[in-house]
Amino acid sequence: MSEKPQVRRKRGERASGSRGGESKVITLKVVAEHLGLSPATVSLVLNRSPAAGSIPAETQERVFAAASELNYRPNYMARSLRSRRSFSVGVLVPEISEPYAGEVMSGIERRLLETGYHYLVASHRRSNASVLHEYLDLMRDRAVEGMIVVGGELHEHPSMPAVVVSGHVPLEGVTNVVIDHDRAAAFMLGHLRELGHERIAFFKGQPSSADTQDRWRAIAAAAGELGLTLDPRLVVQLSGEPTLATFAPADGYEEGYTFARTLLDRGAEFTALFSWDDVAAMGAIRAFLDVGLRVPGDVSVVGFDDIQSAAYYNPTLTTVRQPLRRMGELAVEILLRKVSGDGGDGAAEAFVTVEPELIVRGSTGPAPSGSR
Amino acid sequence: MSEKPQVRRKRGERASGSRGGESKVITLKVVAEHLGLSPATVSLVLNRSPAAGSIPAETQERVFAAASELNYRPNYMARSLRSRRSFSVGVLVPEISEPYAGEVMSGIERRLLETGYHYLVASHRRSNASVLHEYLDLMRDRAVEGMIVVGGELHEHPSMPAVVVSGHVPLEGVTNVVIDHDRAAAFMLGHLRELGHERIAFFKGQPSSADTQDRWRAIAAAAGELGLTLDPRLVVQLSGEPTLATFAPADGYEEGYTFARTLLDRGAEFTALFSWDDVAAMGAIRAFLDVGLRVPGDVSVVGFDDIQSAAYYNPTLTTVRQPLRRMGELAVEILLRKVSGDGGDGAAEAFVTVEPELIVRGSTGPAPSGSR
DNA sequence: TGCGTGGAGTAAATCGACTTGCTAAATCGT
DNA sequence: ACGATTTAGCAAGTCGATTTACTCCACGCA
Repeated sequence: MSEKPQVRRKRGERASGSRGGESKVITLKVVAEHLGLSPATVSLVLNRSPAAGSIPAETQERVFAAASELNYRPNYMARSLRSRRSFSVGVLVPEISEPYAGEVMSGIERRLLETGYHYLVASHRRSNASVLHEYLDLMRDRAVEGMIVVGGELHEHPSMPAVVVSGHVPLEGVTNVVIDHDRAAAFMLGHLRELGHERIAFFKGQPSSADTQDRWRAIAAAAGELGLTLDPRLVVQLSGEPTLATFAPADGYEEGYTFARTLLDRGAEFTALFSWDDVAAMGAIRAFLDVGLRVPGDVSVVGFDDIQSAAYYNPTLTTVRQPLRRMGELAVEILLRKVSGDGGDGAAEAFVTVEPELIVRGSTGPAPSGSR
Repeated sequence: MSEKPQVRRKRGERASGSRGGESKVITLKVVAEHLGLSPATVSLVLNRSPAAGSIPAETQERVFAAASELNYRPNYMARSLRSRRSFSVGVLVPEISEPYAGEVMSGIERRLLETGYHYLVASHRRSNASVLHEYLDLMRDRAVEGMIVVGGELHEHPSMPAVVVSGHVPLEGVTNVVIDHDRAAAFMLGHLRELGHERIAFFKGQPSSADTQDRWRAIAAAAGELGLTLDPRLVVQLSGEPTLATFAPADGYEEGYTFARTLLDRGAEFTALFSWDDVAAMGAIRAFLDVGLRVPGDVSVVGFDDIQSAAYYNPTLTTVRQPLRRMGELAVEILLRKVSGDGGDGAAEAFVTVEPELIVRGSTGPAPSGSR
């Protein structure tokens, strides 16, 4: 934390905008001349550099006073060019408008800004690995000090520190923040099992989503444990591609809707759906309701994530909560430790696991006794 | 557009990561030495500077080939320091995790990235004007070339080009992208009126939301036009502040929920609610359902924005569509014209208006004949 | 007297790319 | 054949801050 940008703005007065005087740009040199000191001295003092130890307190105060009075603001580019620090990181999310990404970014933002960092964002739209790495290059060209990749997978050692949220590939220098999928699957299948559900349908994640494989493995394992069989006819894989010829970005709700219809069309019976995420779950519920099924009367639906709207949907959505904001914060904390070379406390681990939570709400109920 | 960063990355090969050779950093000078030319010449050529006119095509090709071969990537800081261009803009949204912000940013991102720009984001959380201007300063310190402020209001002339989405204060150099609230209000009240609703409740926006005043004015006008009276007991103003002692950011769903209860508690009859936005509408519907009211059987509810989930909610949400993505794109287009000094086509206007659209779905129906 | 030591700063070299104003050689015009 | 262009390219200064390696002076003290 000793590394945040040094000269903080002082409140109350702003730039040259407030008063009319269209003064010149205030550079270090201007401040120095104003004080009759050299730029070097002023820089040393303002940065509280250890080398400023020999400068008397009185002089230091004069420097601070002048900087404040002239409203000196260090030139970001110059400072960064010299010191090779940009105080910014890059964030790659699947799609900025998705609730999932929004909540993770909310956590990221909070932690970053309070540390004096800023961030650049781009949506990778679940593209293939090469596009993802292209974005990485773009960000590196922008001199970011590190990357947070959300919901995508790195396949090549990145040229800077990186944290992957929901990533599963161990790469040197990369930490993955992951949820404990075994517990998540056990929670949810246990819950459905208790309610008497035997025939459970599944939405598998997009092939390019980093969580997909691990979650599916965990589901299969938990199902085995519980003596449930997975019927391939009851498993559909979301594509992540726009399903309609719209120019809108891939719409998770619509995908849920469409694939729920697919599921129904296949004709295999099921009494519950374990969706890939809350968004697809809502789309699916909409589809079930549209064909006259009751939720949870005829079909129970469970989501994943617990996005904000899950508690307000109708029916309220039973789901596995991922601490998304926390995961964002965690990603930042780990990344900044990597960046500052402070190896301690998770900064070097390949995986950091967070715990899911079972949130039982209104979209799950006892399995219907009749057939479906 | 002639101003986008010049040397584009070439695909197929990436940095030094692919092959083992941990080569030095490739600077202009290195490329120049490699070619036996001076850095000046290489710079001229790579930037397609007009001054490079005298350099023979053959040499130019050698330069490009070498840059590509060595995978030269210009140092962003150095370039920006010298040319005083950062190719980045700042974006200030109410809260990055809200669907409204997400959709606007999605439009912003698309347009910006395709132009070679990047952006920094921060959430102003509907704070007061001084906090907002503080964020502006922060971004300016980061050398952004312009600002897009979403759902907040500038009260002081910013020190750089700016576009305000849903802003209503005319300021020199600032363009506001606004929706035609008169049409929006007329659409929606007309729709409710046709369905026989006379007693309509309203959620007013947060006092700090830029749209609040204008929308309310339009609603009052449209109501007058239609011979509807606005009962103050049926108007509640959202606060934008966290309503519970949680550490979570302000939650619009919860606000809608809470204030719907407030409305019910007041005891004044109403058959329809015109919500401030879709999120609050969903919260309100949840509240109505929780106390046993049917939507739209007992109460019709209309939202505003048409966020993605509106079509998948249950009931599907009748709403006034704001072209949020388009507004984001528009904001970028205007801002970049301002930045490039090209005054044409809206870049200098104080207001640019977009049209709302009435989306009738399942949450509105005929007013009940009995009383409520 | 002469040497060392600490105090108070400073000069100047970066960081890497851009850009203005040249120069040296080749070619042209008459 | 000789000045006038054109061609091809370079040197060096900038952008603004950081940082290392000094300098200069006063004082202590042996």
